[in-house]
Amino acid sequence: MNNITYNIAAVERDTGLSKDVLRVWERRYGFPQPERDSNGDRLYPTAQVERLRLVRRLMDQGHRPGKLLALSDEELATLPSRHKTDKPEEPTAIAETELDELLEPIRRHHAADFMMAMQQRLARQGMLGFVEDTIAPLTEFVGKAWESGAIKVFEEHLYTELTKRLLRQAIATLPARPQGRRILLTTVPDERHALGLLMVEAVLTIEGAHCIQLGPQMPLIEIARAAAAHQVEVVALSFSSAFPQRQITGLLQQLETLLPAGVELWAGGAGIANLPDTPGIRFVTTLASARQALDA
Amino acid sequence: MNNITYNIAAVERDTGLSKDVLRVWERRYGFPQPERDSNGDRLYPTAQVERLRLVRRLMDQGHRPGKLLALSDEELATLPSRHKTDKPEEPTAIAETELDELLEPIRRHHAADFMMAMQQRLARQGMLGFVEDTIAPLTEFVGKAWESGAIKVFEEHLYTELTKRLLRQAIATLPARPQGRRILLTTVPDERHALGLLMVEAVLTIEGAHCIQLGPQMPLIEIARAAAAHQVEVVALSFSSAFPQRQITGLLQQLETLLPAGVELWAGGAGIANLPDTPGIRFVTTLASARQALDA
DNA sequence: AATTATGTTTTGTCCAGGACAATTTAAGGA
DNA sequence: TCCTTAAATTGTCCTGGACAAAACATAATT
Repeated sequence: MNNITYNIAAVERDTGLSKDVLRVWERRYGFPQPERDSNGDRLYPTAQVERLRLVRRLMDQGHRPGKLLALSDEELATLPSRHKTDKPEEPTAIAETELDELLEPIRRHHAADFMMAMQQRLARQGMLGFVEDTIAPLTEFVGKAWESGAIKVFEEHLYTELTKRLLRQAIATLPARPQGRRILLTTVPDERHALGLLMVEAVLTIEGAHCIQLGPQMPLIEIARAAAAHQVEVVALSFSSAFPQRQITGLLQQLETLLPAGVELWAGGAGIANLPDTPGIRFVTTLASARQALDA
Repeated sequence: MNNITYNIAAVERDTGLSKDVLRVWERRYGFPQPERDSNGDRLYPTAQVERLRLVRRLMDQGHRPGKLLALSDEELATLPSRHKTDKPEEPTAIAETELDELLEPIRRHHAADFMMAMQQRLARQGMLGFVEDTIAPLTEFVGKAWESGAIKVFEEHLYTELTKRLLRQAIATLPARPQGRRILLTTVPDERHALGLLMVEAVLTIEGAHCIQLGPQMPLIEIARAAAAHQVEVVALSFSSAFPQRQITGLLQQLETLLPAGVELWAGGAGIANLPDTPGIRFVTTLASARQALDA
């Protein structure tokens, strides 16, 4: 069960590291060092794939492959998380221990318990409070837990799936406001995370906006077409912290030129935390500021 | 607006043809024939990308690239669909004109009208009939319309988003069956389409199963871990028609070896239409057969 | 005629090793 | 300390070759 080997395509699929990267790392750093089959094709043992996964996670935290691949397994395991953004841990409305408790049912793989606890909080806090003070910090917490390996991939998937469900359910109870400000919600092609979109949709819908949710991964040209077809006043994009920051500004500028005149462009999510101001684009760093932006 | 060029990574993303394939076609067949930038990197004009998309669609219908790429644009456009599966176009419970009518609000970009019409059908047909006789054929119809260019990308996104919402809403009304057969639902990493999963979830939940929906894009090893953690009896994967068929069998066999003993593996969706039988794996070609599989 | 066996062509994927631009780090100077 | 400049790092793309699996065509057998 454990001496399975992966071909290079399977490793690419499971680690997210491209074939080119896998080959060039082998050439440069000597790792991974797969076996070969009779045809000379690479065969990666499970252990090496696991290590690649770990390396990948550490790189998302700001480490660099050249250093990581020179370390031993033990050193890798005890490596401190290294976030360059030295923002001073803004005070959250909810304690870490409480977040951890909320996540407990997920770790026990008990969906129903999780849903129940969350629904209670929703009833107690009201939708706005629930989204801003529970779901937002909890999602961030899950992200950190994933980076540090405290939570498994499939557990994170379960959390995302259940939370989406909660949000969709909650949004469905809100009255339709066809005459509210029309806002298009989506993400760019390489941004898969849709949870942020749903949070924004919830908050803005509460505030009386009319949201058109297109889900994630829209080609830029299609975003522009959709904006025209739906006659929206605002296009709002979400970027997760996993999205490569350096691409964001360029993408937004390109989209800005494609959009019909008069359409505002908003960008939000953890990925835009510290980007330089750009003319014509509004950075919406928190859910609260999204509400403010709506008034302007 | 039309003289945009794509680099090879963008073309891979937009057409689903790998970089290797794009390069080897150029070498062998002389198409595509992209321009080059100052660095010698390929730059594909929009027209060539469009043609690649068309070729891709025709290949999904059973044509072969060597023939297709030798044809002129006109010949390509008038090529008959060539399905090797000589199944006689199974009679659908719903006429194409009716499907087309249902899609009309989407083309007018009017979400509310679409939702209303669909909710009426749901009430009339009951959930099972709705899923099997409306959503399933309609989704297939949208897929075809998208392939033939009759519907725009953002319209397809809107359809998907709204239909997901309908299904989630409908599933939420079903009673929980914690003691039913436990079934894990997900897709492999390169398979983004989650609509099929929701359809299966609806049908199986109606039949009394306890579904654990993990959403799309799970690494194989994580699927196996999730199956163990959630103690499921069945792992069900969905493959859309866009997924490269040749990879599917290998993927399933690999997953089969990873799964805990005694866990069944089901595969469904349009992508598995005509695959050879594989020991240990159950191909579920229709929603109705999924219900049957549940009894076995 | 239908089926099976065998040879041929087509096609996707992988390989090696080189190159370059974009980014990050290090070094130097004001 | 801050800014500028040089060096190192790293991901992506390139060419052209190779091979196995699949699809197809052809011949042989039942």
